[in-house]
Amino acid sequence: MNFAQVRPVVLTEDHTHSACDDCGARTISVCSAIEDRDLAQLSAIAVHRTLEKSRVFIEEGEAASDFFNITAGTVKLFKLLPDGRQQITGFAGPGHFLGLAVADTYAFSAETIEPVRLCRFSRPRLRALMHDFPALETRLLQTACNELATAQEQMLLLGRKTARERVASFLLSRADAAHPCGHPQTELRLPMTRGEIADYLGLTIETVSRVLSRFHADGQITRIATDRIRLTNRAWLENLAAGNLTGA
Amino acid sequence: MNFAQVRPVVLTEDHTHSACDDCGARTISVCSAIEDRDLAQLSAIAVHRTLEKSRVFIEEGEAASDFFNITAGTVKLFKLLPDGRQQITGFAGPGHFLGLAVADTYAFSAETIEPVRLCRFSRPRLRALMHDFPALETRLLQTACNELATAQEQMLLLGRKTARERVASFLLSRADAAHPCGHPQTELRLPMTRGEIADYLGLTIETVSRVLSRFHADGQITRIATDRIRLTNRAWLENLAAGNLTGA
DNA sequence: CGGGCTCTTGATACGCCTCAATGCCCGTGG
DNA sequence: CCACGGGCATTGAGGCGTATCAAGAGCCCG
Repeated sequence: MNFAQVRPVVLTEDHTHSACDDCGARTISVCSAIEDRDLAQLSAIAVHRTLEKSRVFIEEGEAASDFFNITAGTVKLFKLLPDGRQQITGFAGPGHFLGLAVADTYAFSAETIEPVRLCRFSRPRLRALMHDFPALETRLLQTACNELATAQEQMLLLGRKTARERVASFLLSRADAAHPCGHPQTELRLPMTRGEIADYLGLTIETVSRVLSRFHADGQITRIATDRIRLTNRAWLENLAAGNLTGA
Repeated sequence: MNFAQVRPVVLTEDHTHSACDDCGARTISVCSAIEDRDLAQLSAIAVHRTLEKSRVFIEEGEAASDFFNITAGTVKLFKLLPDGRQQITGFAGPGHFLGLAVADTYAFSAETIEPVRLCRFSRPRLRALMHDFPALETRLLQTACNELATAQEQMLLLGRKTARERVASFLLSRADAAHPCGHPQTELRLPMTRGEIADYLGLTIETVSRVLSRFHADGQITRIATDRIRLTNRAWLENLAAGNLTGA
């Protein structure tokens, strides 16, 4: 079981990257709902920041004062039980929008798992902007629906899939996440630790490690490094992840 | 393992209940975003229907042509694996809005578990209505955010809670669902079978049954009937559900 | 070259699943 | 009114998959 390390949050202001124009996530994030000529208004209310690894910048239960948009790096979203059991509900990379809680408090915590750049919007200001640009609200609704579908898929994984099916599903989703619009990748990077993979899949570190070893021994994947994996038999993994290979 | 029974869908038109004015879900559903004076427009595009028990009216992967609003009864939302493993992602009662998929196909299936009344909106028509009434879109976004939070809570349950914690969480959520705005109920009804509870909690029928028997024997609950339960020790259940009673 | 980390691998334990039998409820028909 | 049958729920015995506990290996960095 992994206990969340909670370090003091020291956000470093970074006004050298304040323009939304050259934001890497510009076209893929919710900001794509804003026309180029109106971008200045979005830029005006956004505060860009840089966080180092292992920074908790959203804590479950705290007043939800801001929305965040990741522009570089990866964060984990998670919930904790009092005894330290952790469930990671998702990993958010560039373009991902955080803080979609309608309630007054955050429903989950968020922590960087590598250096991250993000931009922050205060709730009242973004709300005002939504009023001016209805397309922004439509885009947020789309985003929420997509996350809902992802969450349902994850419930199927957590509730009904075996350890091997979970790891296979995870590897494939990682491969697709790297190149969202391009061809499916055969090689992928894992910015998270085994413990984080385990907490995401509802397993233990040891089980994740064992399954990966088994996949490697069976020739379905190749371990380039502990955080680099090549999928040598993608079709087989897809079958396993979909629940078609009960025995194998 | 429970296999979904797929019966042919025979929707019965029911124009005797066509007015939104006296709809039981009027004030609690997304329709509350519409003013009374504009209700006629909503009523115009809604088609009211009655479905008997065990009707599949949304099938995962099919073209998402409609949205639904439950006005009476309960439905289960679920996903299936090829070999029949089922994960129920939620139960929807009066006021619940279905079909929030932004994609062209439904991400899950839906089946009535008791007689149900619902109203149906075609996607293009509701989209047009959203354009006329921005408050409707705002309301849908709120709904989606709430469901997202619920889904994350369920992921924590499926990934990290023990069987007893899952059942306790379920009983409490049922008690609250019955009276959303009122005082917490001590007595609750379970319209679903043990199999459906199991498929919702990521357990088996037998485990659900055993845990309920154990709770009863320990005096934490009273079984009035197989589908009626009284919570005799709510505080204890809440502690267990929250993960505070590791040993007990 | 040592310290601390994560990852891997092995031996064992345990919680939940599987398989199987029995009980309960209720509708149906003699 | 009671016998019968089917579905669902309960209960028991045993097995399996994953967790737990423990040790060692690889790696980074000082």
